[in-house]
Amino acid sequence: MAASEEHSPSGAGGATVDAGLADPGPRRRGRRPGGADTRAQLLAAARVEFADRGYDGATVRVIAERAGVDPAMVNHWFGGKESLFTAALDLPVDPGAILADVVPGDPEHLGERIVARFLEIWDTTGGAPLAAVLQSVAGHDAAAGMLREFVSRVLVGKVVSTVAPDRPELRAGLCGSQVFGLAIIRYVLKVEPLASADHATVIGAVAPNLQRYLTGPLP
Amino acid sequence: MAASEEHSPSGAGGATVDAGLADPGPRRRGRRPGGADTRAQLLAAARVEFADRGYDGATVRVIAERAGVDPAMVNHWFGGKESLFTAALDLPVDPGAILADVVPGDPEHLGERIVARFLEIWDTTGGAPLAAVLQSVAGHDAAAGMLREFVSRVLVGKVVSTVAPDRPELRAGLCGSQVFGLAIIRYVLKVEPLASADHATVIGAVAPNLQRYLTGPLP
DNA sequence: GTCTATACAACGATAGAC
DNA sequence: GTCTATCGTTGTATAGAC
Repeated sequence: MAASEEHSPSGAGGATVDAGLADPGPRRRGRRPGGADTRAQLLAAARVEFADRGYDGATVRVIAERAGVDPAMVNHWFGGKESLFTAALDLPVDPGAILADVVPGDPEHLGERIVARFLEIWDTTGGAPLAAVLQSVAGHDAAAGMLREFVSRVLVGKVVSTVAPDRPELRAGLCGSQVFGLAIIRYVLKVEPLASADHATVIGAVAPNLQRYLTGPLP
Repeated sequence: MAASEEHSPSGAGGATVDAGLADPGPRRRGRRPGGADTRAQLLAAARVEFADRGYDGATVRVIAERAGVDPAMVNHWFGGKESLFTAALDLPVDPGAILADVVPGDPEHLGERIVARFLEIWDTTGGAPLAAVLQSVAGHDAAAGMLREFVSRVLVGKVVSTVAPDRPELRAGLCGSQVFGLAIIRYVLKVEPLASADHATVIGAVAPNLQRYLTGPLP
């Protein structure tokens, strides 16, 4: 599958290159002369395209053209379109990969696995990346749109539709609200005692509610 | 119903208050000459003090002194220290007043009332104020601290401790996470179909989980 | 020499036109 | 139903860096 390839740390160091517009010069084969940061140019181009046309509207070919490189570079650097999308989101972690890793197993305990895994990740990275995500979401409208599409796409596609056939989109939004809210309260606002509670306590408290959103009854 | 009594003097019962801390400044009695926006100055002073010393550490007297007005102005303009605190948070609504209004009644349906009331408020104000709150929380550390204290104080004091004696602080944080997360997903990110779902659907989906946080079993 | 970034070509799938 | 265009993806050869 198009999961993590070797060269793609999804967090992706900032780079924050300006809009990568391609030099339409003659592209030779082989390695280009030094200096051309293909990865960053792809990221910049992807942010423009994804924000402009959405996930389905944007195409790998156009993104690559905008970056001035071959479409195959998307696969080489990111492993596929979806990973490029999550990388363009600049999230502290790649929730798509996490979920793909955590979904297999007993569907009736998926809530526990999700909460446990996110706690592991967040406890190591700390709240700073989360705060950065929040700020960009609240500030830029494009970032909000991309994150919205991410929730609708990755959550629905990877998790909810596999365990609950009815109203997967609604369940995905509800799950997102609980996970997102937990992240804010525990890591950004640091409300006690939830901020310092051990994993077992948080899992025991939150997982049943998440499980109800996943497989429980809905009105 | 709302916050509290309008102009109730804070130290009402005990007359003969301290004459010891007389401000040596030459403040005249009666209405000051125009131009001085007492309310705004109190708000600014309150933000500094609350952010600096927390809710308990900050005193009305020091806030008033910093604003250059009499402490009685806090009662006159805001109705008390707590209302000044929530006003200084600059939240789009006053959750303290909302909760105080919604808590009385059957504790087993408190979750429904909370969700219903917040939906009413947010649907009229829209997502812009919420995004502003998010941005300030993610950006400034002082804002995060104030909001944290608000969640710990108002939620615990007004809601959870009245319906659930055991571990009220933990329950308050959990409730806050769900309500906060719902606000972000529905009004800031606008994830469909949750963003457009009618109130009955949202209440039916979220209220049971909130109710479990309020009165249900916890690990 | 090795290693890796790159370009080119082609494949299976899918959606729409006819 | 067939044909075509386009999509995402993959295999492979090549060019430069080391």
